[in-house]
Amino acid sequence: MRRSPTSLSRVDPERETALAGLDPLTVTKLWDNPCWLSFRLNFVAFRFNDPVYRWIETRYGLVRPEFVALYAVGLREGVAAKNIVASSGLPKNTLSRAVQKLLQRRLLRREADPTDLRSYVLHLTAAGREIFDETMPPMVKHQTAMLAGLSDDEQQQLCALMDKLVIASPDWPQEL
Amino acid sequence: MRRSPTSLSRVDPERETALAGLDPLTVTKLWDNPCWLSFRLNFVAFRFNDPVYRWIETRYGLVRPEFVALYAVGLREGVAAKNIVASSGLPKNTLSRAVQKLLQRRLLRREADPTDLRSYVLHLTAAGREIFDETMPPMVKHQTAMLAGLSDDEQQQLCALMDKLVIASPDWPQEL
DNA sequence: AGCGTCAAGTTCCATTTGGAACTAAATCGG
DNA sequence: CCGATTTAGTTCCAAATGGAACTTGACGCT
Repeated sequence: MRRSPTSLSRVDPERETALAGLDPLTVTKLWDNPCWLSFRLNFVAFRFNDPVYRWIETRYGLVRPEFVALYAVGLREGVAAKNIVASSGLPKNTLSRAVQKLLQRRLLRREADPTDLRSYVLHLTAAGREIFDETMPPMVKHQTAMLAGLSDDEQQQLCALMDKLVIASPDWPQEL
Repeated sequence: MRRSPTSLSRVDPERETALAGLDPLTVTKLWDNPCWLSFRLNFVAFRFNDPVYRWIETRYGLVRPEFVALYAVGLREGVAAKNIVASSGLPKNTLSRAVQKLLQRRLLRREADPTDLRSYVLHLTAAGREIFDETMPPMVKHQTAMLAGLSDDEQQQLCALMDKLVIASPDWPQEL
């Protein structure tokens, strides 16, 4: 109940070096923590998100919810704000503001959804598409760098395992 | 460059059902997104964090940074605020406030660090330990539920792969 | 059709957040 | 061992956040 499954594996030299470079509490959270899954997920996700969002903000002046919205529309033209809310976990007023800002900056364009007059269909403008196209390669590059320590085979495995988790997710409890 | 590695695998019935239960944009982000890793990590992490923090807040009146601090001290007595900052990515003033609140509520106790007079060594009080001990089992239970879709073998694999990622993390770029 | 409930998006406002400046202590360099 | 730089933690305050109420439209149900 105390340690994570890998904490008992042989102590190899690589791990020793890694441990030395990390804060002792981080080491505890990663390898001596019953909730190893959540902490490792958060840790790796943070190491992806943090540089990306800092770069996007300084380079394009887009704060996190704004970029979330832009990226979402870039991936799937014609989504509505409600979809971005559902897929991001951000509150809907935060996203409403983000969309307003993007409309003001002419990075997004929206039109009434003829099938539901409460809703709007969102599209990237040429300027928005330009940012999307520019930001994607560095993000993919960063992802590649993060995965570089894994063999191709292991990368496939990780992808498949995360896939399986995600597919199982509708069965997980929403409340604790 | 457009799709994630698993997006092309055979479409099995389980996936079909999962896709039906998710917002279409979420499906795109998960399976038709060059940055599949980050989105899946964030997605799974969110599905862990969100119920946990909501429960902790309603049950114990502890907001997220407060519980982060309490949990950290519970895992490793005698840490300092700087360690919690380094291991959580939260800004240090937010953590300073969280610690103040926990001191006020007598869930944490602190004493000057004799080796560094700027720093304080943190400990759980009996009341703090009680919360830590009460919250751990439901969190582990939730983790178990989330992993239930994976075989024991697959759980080991996932643990090992995340382990490998974390160990490689010092080599990742801090800036994009 | 008419009424009650629900949903999309916005607005309001109290609370939280986090960058930057600050204090006090440690550490480094000569 | 003295000044210059760094670090732990706190304080200040402008800005972001997010719950709740609101507006307008959709969707039951009878």
